[in-house]
Amino acid sequence: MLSYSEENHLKAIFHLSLNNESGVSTNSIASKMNSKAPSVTEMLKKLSEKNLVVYKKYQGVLLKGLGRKTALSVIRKHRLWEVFLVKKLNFKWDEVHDIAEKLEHIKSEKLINELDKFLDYPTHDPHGDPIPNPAGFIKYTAKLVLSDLLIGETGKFFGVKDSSISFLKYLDKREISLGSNIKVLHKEEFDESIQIGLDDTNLSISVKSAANIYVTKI
Amino acid sequence: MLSYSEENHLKAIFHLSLNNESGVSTNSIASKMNSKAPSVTEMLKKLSEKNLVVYKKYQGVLLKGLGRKTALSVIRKHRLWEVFLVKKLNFKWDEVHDIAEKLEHIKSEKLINELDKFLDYPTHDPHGDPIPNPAGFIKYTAKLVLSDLLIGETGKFFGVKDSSISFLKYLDKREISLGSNIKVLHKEEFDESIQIGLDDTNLSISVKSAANIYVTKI
DNA sequence: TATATTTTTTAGGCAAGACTAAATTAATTT
DNA sequence: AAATTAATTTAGTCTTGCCTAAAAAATATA
Repeated sequence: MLSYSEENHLKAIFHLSLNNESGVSTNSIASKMNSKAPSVTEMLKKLSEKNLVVYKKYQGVLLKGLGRKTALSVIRKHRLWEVFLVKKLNFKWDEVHDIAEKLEHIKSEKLINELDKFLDYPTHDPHGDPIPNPAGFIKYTAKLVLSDLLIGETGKFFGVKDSSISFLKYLDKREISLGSNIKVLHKEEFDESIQIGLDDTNLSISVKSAANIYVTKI
Repeated sequence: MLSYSEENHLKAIFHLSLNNESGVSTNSIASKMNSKAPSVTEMLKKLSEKNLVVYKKYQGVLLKGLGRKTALSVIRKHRLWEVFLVKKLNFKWDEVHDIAEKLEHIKSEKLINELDKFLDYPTHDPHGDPIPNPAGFIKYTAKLVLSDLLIGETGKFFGVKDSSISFLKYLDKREISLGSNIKVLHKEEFDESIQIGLDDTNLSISVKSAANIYVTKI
């Protein structure tokens, strides 16, 4: 049974290795985990002894077999809990992360699979990230953003690219929320701003914002 | 912010002090927590320094102010999560305890109050124990058991007195589950066994079992 | 009431997980 | 290629929470 800290390190390595084919550096892990390099080194030794990662001194680290599977299981739990918090308990996007960080470490196959069923097998979390299946398979789909839509098309809003607090608040203020159907009404040539229809209100947003909003075409 | 271990000790003291007006003994805490006396002594010193308990060497311990409030908050969370697991995620009674032991330590006012709302403000957990309100007030109601009912009366099953695994399994086998409406059909004079009607089946149970089943009269 | 037993506390140790400071290795610059 | 800088690891320390063994206090018993 792995500790919270071990699971968190595996998760951090997973996320960092998406942009980093070769090997994840000690410092990058430390910075992602708000800890210091020596703590990471020590943990890498331990994870390596447990056969969860490939680690050679001074050469970075990569997940292997069970390490990768564990990371994906933790990510699956994290994202399912986020869906639960937003869909069932009225949380906003910018409120769920810290709580999901705790919930993701509760170890029960049944718990997470029943939660999955209860939520009707969601494919993406509130930030638009894909939820790994029970076997640890994760489906990366090419994401369509609002600015990709043509005039007259409608998209269902299912996530954001840049999930900074400021952008989430931007969306909240405009009442653009997960599941909203957004219709592209017009694209301004001059400043590339986009007129959209949302329920019964119309508003104008910048291309920059539109490029941050993931949608599925309807 | 209290640690899991601190919270667990407060909870144990709370439960033990219900039968024990004077002061809760070190050994009884150790035995409830599956730990050893020296670990408890050490923790009592710490809790005492934090002003959560009244502790005098060799004289047992009692909760005070914030200590009691914290214990009740943890118990509230534990019981609400148990309701969630049983009502929403199809768990059986004998499966929820260990998971709730983890969930009860997640600290978020909003989380627990939204969960409470989501579950429609339950008053009792699946074992029939009362759920403290957000202020830490707990309502101990005199509990009615199945054997208290008269012939012809019907009760809604809301909990058990002895929540041993064996009794929970006994109930499961007979498909007597939370929320079942149980009608008392007949009481045998000879062995005091009770005939009950459950949905469309009738069966006979002993007084001992009937005295373990909490009901609300309908 | 003196002795034996039980309970509790003290003393000292251990593992996990974090840290700082110093040493070592790798990478970059001149 | 040597020197400087940056990254990483090692060494040693600290806290939390647990433990065993021994000492001390409280309780029970003869």
